[in-house]
Amino acid sequence: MSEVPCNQCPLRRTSVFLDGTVEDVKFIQSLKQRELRLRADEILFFEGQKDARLFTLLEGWAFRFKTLSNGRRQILNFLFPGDLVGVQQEIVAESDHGIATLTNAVFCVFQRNALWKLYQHSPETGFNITWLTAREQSMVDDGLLSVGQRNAQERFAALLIRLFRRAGALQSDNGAAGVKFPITQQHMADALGMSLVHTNKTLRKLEQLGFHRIEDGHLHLLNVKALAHLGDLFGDGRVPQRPLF
Amino acid sequence: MSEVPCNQCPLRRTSVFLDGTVEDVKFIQSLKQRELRLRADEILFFEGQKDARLFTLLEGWAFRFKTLSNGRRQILNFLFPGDLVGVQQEIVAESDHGIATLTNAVFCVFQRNALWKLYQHSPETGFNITWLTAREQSMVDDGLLSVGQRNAQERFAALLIRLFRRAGALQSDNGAAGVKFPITQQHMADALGMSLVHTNKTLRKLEQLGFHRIEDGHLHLLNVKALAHLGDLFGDGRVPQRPLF
DNA sequence: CGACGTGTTGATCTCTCTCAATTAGAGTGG
DNA sequence: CCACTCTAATTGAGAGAGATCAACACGTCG
Repeated sequence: MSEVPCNQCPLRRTSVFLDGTVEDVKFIQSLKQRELRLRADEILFFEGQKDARLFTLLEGWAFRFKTLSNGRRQILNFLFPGDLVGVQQEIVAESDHGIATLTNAVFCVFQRNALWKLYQHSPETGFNITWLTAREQSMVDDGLLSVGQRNAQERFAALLIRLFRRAGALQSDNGAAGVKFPITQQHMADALGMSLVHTNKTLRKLEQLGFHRIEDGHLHLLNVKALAHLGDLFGDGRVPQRPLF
Repeated sequence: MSEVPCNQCPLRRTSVFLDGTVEDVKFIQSLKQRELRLRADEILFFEGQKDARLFTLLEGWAFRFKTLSNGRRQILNFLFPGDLVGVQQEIVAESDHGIATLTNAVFCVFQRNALWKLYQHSPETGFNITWLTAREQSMVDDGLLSVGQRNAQERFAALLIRLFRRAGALQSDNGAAGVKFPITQQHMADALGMSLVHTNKTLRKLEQLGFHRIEDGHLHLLNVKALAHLGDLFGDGRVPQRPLF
């Protein structure tokens, strides 16, 4: 149960704080208040909660979500070790989304106003935080593209590949033997804006086509090329550059 | 055609850079390279473009979008005067979304690496940029909630209210006599992940119900309460606080 | 052993899409 | 001033992807 010193923080692996000096790390360490351990299916903070603060996810999987009053839930993005949690909350003082765990998880809890202190500490640190934020933004953008414009199969293709890549990046074998996959079909349904039943049927179909396999809590991609094609992850609809200035 | 000095920049009205000192503003001015004027329906930069830089939108409406190779387009968010454009691009060197105008628009073009220089200039500035970024994030989150979990009428209720509020905030009468609304049904369809035909029918229905009116390029909300209820914008599904620590 | 969570599958149902056609207004050229 | 064109809005009809409803299988756990 010993706490993780900041110089071993997974954040340092994901190219953020990567360039931090020893002194930087010491400073960050000084803002770290304690660790918070949650079990699977627990809530780190709710939507609308006012006292949420800044965290990093040290171990385990989690997700950001929003719900409607009729109970429907949208998963906004999945969170992996190294992800920063609660930047919005530190800024607006009230959260407009919640955070829940998928597995047992360890969060590093920063002291109040840590975000501001990090900015004050060095421009690099502030810039790195923005980097993480922009990355998160980009993933939500892609989620919106999926839910808005892709059909069921295409959504799964895009989701499976993204999750596989993110999870694989954290494993030493890079996912060669499959990646851990603690996500239920209900979670995928909530992330893709689909019903549970249709989620099941679509997933089944892709499995029959030999595109992937989910087994024993692990995800295997058996035909990445086909999945990438299905999810439109090559061309991406990008138009040739035409600089205007 | 004279250029706008930074101390009159609309960014200052939207509570960002609000607390900037005279010296801060001078510094920002020094990073401003020039202004770029586009007409309606032009592209500021494309998806995948590598040389995009940092802008602010000074005048007019615009939007962020992504497209699939089959041509389907998802509008990620609408942009209003004061919005920062291109933070992602400055960080990752390649854009994963495009920006297009809805009206004639004026962008303020910053010099290359402006973002980094802003961070270096002062922690406040960096923090303000993050504030804007978090706000943008929050809007995309909400868009994803809509497209994933709300039905057609609910999506429009949420969208119309959001656009009305944002546009109204920029008008002196706060939208009392309706707000300018340069958005076609196709744009709304692309923002909400719906077909053009169903967009038209749903909009028509809400108009018949007396909820709103779009006329002569202006949007009027005739029954904000009903719209807010329909869009679930009160309760928001927020669960009572339960601090875990 | 029964309760529960998760996955699976079949049978309807419906919301939304696609196809098709029409109207209205703005802009253009003769 | 009038055809011609183009874009945006509109409306009807049929089709379909995905939702909802209903069971059942299977493993875990108290």
